[in-house]
Amino acid sequence: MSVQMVAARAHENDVRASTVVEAMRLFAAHGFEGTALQDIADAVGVSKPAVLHHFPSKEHVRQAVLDEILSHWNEALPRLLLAATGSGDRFDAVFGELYRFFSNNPDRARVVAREMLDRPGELRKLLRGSVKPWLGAVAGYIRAGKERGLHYADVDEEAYLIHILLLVITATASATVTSSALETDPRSRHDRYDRELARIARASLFPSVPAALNPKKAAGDSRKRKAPR
Amino acid sequence: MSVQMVAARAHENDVRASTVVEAMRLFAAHGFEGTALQDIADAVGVSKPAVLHHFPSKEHVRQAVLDEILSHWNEALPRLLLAATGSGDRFDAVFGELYRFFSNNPDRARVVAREMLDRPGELRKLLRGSVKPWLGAVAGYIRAGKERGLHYADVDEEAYLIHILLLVITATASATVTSSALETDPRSRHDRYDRELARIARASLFPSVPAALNPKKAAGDSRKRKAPR
DNA sequence: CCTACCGATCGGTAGG
DNA sequence: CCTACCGATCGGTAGG
Repeated sequence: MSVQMVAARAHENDVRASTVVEAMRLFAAHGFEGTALQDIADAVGVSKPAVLHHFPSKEHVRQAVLDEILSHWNEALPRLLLAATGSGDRFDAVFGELYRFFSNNPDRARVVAREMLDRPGELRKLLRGSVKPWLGAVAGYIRAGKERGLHYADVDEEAYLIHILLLVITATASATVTSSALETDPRSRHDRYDRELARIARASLFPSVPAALNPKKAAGDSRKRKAPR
Repeated sequence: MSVQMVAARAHENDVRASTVVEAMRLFAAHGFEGTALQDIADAVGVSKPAVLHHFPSKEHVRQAVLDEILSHWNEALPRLLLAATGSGDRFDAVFGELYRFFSNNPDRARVVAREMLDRPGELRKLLRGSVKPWLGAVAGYIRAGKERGLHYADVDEEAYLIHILLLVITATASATVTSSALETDPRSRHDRYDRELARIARASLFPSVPAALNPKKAAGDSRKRKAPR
């Protein structure tokens, strides 16, 4: 392979990779319909036909963006399942992995949220193949925890996980709206909503929040509760 | 006013009103960018210039759709606040009103969800003026309930309500995705996810779910819990 | 990978 | 002169 060929291959991969990066950013911000191929080409710094040289059509660019997200999800999957089996704060570990997956790159959440609205059927297939295994496994752990009396007996594991997943996606996708809608201090807003998000997920699963998982509050008197029966 | 004038006025209102109806449906399904003025005109059954006679621009159609949603929200507001002050199952009453507002017309949820993604800044202003008052009032009731020991002491009222609002919007907006993603029986799916949604909202607010609110399960032994301390 | 284009369709507006 | 529209077409841009 000549030096020129290697350089060309490297350049080709650069254009391809940065097209996916820029397209994800643009699709997240303006949607698929709201993004022109020219916008992507401009962001990458090449011509529109150059983009269409790497991807047969705009639809292929979309698929590459979704594949990129899916690939990172499958990469995070082992960590997610490992977190579920590990001892200790398993809930915080799993929720943390899930939350970080989207909050580390909110564009992922925005693209997925848009796909939910634009093409529910296509996203359904994608979820069946990629989210269902994770969901089934984690649901199994919740079911086991239920039998040990750790969780509410009336939790619908799959529905619970779907709702929490949706909540994490929506919260990270719309962080700018939710936070600045009411908050004036930019520093406090993020922690506030993140903490409440985790609290909702935890408190709707565990009848009693272990004090160890909630170091911010005093253990005993902070939570008043009626005795059962 | 002549018969002809009355007829013309009525027709004018018909076109205007049904334009808003059809535009909301199309914007919900395909987004603002994904909907052509011609699509709206076709759905109404008039020409494209006819639509532009009633609305100076496509942007005005969008604003009319948002105004329609906002108007129904303001119409539902008294019921929402009344539900919060009433005796008995106040939580179920408020949550029910909120849930019905979107589930009765899922296109409202989809349009709002799209606005969150497309124009977070504009939606922020809209929320400030229209959701904040409701939010402040209901947050006040939660604060009062906290002092009476009804709720978790570490609930962030505003953040909790925003997340629940987002969850209701997302769940109703993506009902087709969430339900059919895992479920095969089309009858069971809706109730399942709706029930779990309400359960999450309730259980993350009330340390102990009153048996009266959960008739599906036996009262005493269905929920095993550690004694606090 | 570029310039130079295509059939079509975009939002919006002309004269009648 | 008004209204509520029409058929045709405007300048630009879409994907290809």
